[in-house]
Amino acid sequence: MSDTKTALLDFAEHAARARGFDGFSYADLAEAVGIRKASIHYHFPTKANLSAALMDRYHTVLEGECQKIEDKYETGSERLQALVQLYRDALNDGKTLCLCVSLISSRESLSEEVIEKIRAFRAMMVQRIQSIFELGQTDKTISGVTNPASEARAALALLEGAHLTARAEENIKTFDEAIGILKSRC
Amino acid sequence: MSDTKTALLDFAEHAARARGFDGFSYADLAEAVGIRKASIHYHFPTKANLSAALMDRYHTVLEGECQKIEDKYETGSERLQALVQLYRDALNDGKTLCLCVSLISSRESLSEEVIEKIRAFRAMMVQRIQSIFELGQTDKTISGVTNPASEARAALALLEGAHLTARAEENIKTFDEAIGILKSRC
DNA sequence: GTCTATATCTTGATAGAC
DNA sequence: GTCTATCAAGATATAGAC
Repeated sequence: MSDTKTALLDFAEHAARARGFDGFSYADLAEAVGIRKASIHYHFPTKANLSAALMDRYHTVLEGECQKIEDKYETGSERLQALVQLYRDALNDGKTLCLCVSLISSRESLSEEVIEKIRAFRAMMVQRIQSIFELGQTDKTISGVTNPASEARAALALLEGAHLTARAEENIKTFDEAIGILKSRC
Repeated sequence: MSDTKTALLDFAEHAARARGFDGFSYADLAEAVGIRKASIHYHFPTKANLSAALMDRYHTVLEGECQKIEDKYETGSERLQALVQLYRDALNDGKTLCLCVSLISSRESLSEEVIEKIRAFRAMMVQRIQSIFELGQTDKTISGVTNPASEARAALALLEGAHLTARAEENIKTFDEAIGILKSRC
């Protein structure tokens, strides 16, 4: 992939996560990357196309990060804490949301293709988190686990909701406060 | 307040919750309410002004709903379940988010005044939820409460995150799944 | 691959008549 | 209070030269 295309994706992801899908334009992208806005259409013919590429890359990167966590840590507790840290880092001190959270709010502006990619991303994350809770239940490093599947869905909702909280206040401390209930079980 | 103004607020709230703050325009409002878009400026000179009015009304209405719950139910458990139901109803089968969730994602498009109103709304809700957990701890109808303040922040994050989940899938069942972890303690 | 130039549409907002 | 008419700015997207 060309440098320009990567730069476009990098800035578009940041902009989408900071301002929402309807909150950035090709003009913003052009200025940030240093080319004319017409040139962007060479790389991404439409904005729907761009958003699909964003979700594809986000899915791949996050799945890779989850894999890294599994490779690095042995216990359920350690993996859960690493996952929380992953989301915490993604916040950028309360300035950016998770891409899929940011896109969902603009749901009606999105193509059906992108909505499907958001669904797929969330399903992947729930599956990964569920396996962490299953491990934590088996190795007894996470307390009070009765239903790993519903724990996983609740954990993802909590992480995303805590993102919103921190974004509202633009203060990462509120993320930690909301997530404390999860960490206290590790 | 005039009928027209109420109709404008009604549709604007629905639109903001369904499509985000950047996802609806004065033209949409005009068509929905049946007046010309220039006429809207008589009621709300600017969109920032309109969004402030939306948050004011939302704050008042939700605070009233919380009060109704306190008046109607005696135990912490009942009040918590009623609150969950309140958020569940607000979802409209996965078609609309909580207003403040929807606005936060478009944070950079908002006036500082509205951001402050969002903060105030959230603080009010956290306070209300905290008092529910305090009661549930005292009357022993909610299990496992150790820190009502952090429980409250986690619960609000979970409710908002569960909203996003259901919105992503446009399926209220995913709300119930994510929130199950909370209801199981009642 | 990137450019200039342009098309077409939509945006929030204002002026002034009624 | 609502209207018509208009504005300037911004949006996505395309055509065609280099």
